[in-house]
Amino acid sequence: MAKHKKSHCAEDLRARILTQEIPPGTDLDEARLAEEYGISRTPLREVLHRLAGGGFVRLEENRGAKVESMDFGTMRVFFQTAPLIYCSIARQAAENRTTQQIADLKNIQLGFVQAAKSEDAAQSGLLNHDFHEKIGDMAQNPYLFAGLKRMLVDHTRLSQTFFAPKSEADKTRVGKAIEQHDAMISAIEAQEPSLATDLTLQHWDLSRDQLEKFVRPDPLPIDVISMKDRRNAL
Amino acid sequence: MAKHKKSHCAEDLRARILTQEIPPGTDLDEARLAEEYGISRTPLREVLHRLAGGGFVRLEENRGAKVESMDFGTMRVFFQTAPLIYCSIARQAAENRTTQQIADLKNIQLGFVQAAKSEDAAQSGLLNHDFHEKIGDMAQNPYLFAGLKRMLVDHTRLSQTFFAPKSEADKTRVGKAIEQHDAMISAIEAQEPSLATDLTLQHWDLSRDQLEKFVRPDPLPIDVISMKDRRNAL
DNA sequence: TGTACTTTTTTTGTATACAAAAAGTACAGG
DNA sequence: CCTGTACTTTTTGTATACAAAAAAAGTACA
Repeated sequence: MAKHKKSHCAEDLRARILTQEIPPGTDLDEARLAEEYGISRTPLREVLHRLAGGGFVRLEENRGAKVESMDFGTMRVFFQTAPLIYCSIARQAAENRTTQQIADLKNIQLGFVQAAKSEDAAQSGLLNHDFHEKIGDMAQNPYLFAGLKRMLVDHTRLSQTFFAPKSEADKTRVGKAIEQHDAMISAIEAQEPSLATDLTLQHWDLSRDQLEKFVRPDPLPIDVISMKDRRNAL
Repeated sequence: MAKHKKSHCAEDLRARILTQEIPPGTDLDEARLAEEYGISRTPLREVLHRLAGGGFVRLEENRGAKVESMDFGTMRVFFQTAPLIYCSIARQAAENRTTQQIADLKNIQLGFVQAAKSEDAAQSGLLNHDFHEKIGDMAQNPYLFAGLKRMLVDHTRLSQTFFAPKSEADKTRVGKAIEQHDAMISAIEAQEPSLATDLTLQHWDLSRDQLEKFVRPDPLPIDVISMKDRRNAL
């Protein structure tokens, strides 16, 4: 029972960080969290150490744990490195996947589609995360997997807006992401590495465009007065 | 003081694992280690969690920490992935290094040369590790850095034989590794990414040849009797 | 001798109390 | 009103005691 509470605590904190319910940079108070999850500080601290190992939080001597922040420097590196890691992983996933893993992946995709359709942004993000982590698992490459997991921490947090569609165009994009996932599953199941990497690259392009649009949105109209005049004219 | 003992414990365990003084698969007894390092089990467990995060040990529920083992599957993946990670890191290190980091790197190399010359295998291995980890630090890429660190855990353990030269040819190889390090420092300092990757690839080739020779050594003579006859004939 | 079961011992996991460090606050002096 | 300093409060780090689980040892029986 106590074991249960501890792993629940770990999973819940992970989810809250990935969905940005706990935003980057937040100080985590041990006593408060321990009480919140009904465990004592000792196991809670171990959870924090585990989360630190996964790149979710940063531990600082005598001043506790902070949720890992995302500065512009890491953003740049993120866009630089993502294609390399995602594609390398996809290739090896196609080569090394087991049938059990394919079944797991399809299952995750099922949940993902459902969450996306009901526009549950948090759940969509988390299941999208699980989807890509599962592909990482398939690759059976602990070195790239370590990098992928770090990458997903940032990617999932960045793409929280992606799964909260506002326009029809947004919904189309989510639909496209779902289709791409399906295609990736097929390629990996059929053990076609080059197809898997191609599809992964396309999937990345979609995500990247969306992220860039968020980081650098359409500029506000410069000539405000003329805009106002035009509106009055209507 | 207590803080000191804890970080010493972490560093010492790390070193003992990397030098294979504690071999892969070893069970780590909390009570024994805690006493050995003069700290209580609580901080020792946190050290173990940190080591687990770095891929040094594996924690299993209710049965403590084991030193991470290296099976043939991961060996294969290691040889597959090393060029990609090392080269990507080297390129970005050449692009992003600071002068302070160059100074640190030269310092590490100084110690490395000294350890290698005095044929201190353990120290050579550890400083070689630090050398490559420092280059990883320079790359300022947390995603690749995570993978690199995992890779180095295995690489350092595998190459323990490398720095314990037995023949003259072995010593030549260590000398070559030293020269390659120097060349890599120059390339990174001069911010020449493509040169840095080239040199890194050469350095990897040297290491790989040595590792393969260890994994698949020269076969024993098949015709033992004729060998014996020949020796008697002398 | 081997095997299933019970008891004992060892080892890991958790809670709590206390020590140490950081953060916050009040106040004196310029 | 600002600034530095002593004091208080809060938060983190460590040791220890106890609970729970696993491993080991012993025991009965086929």
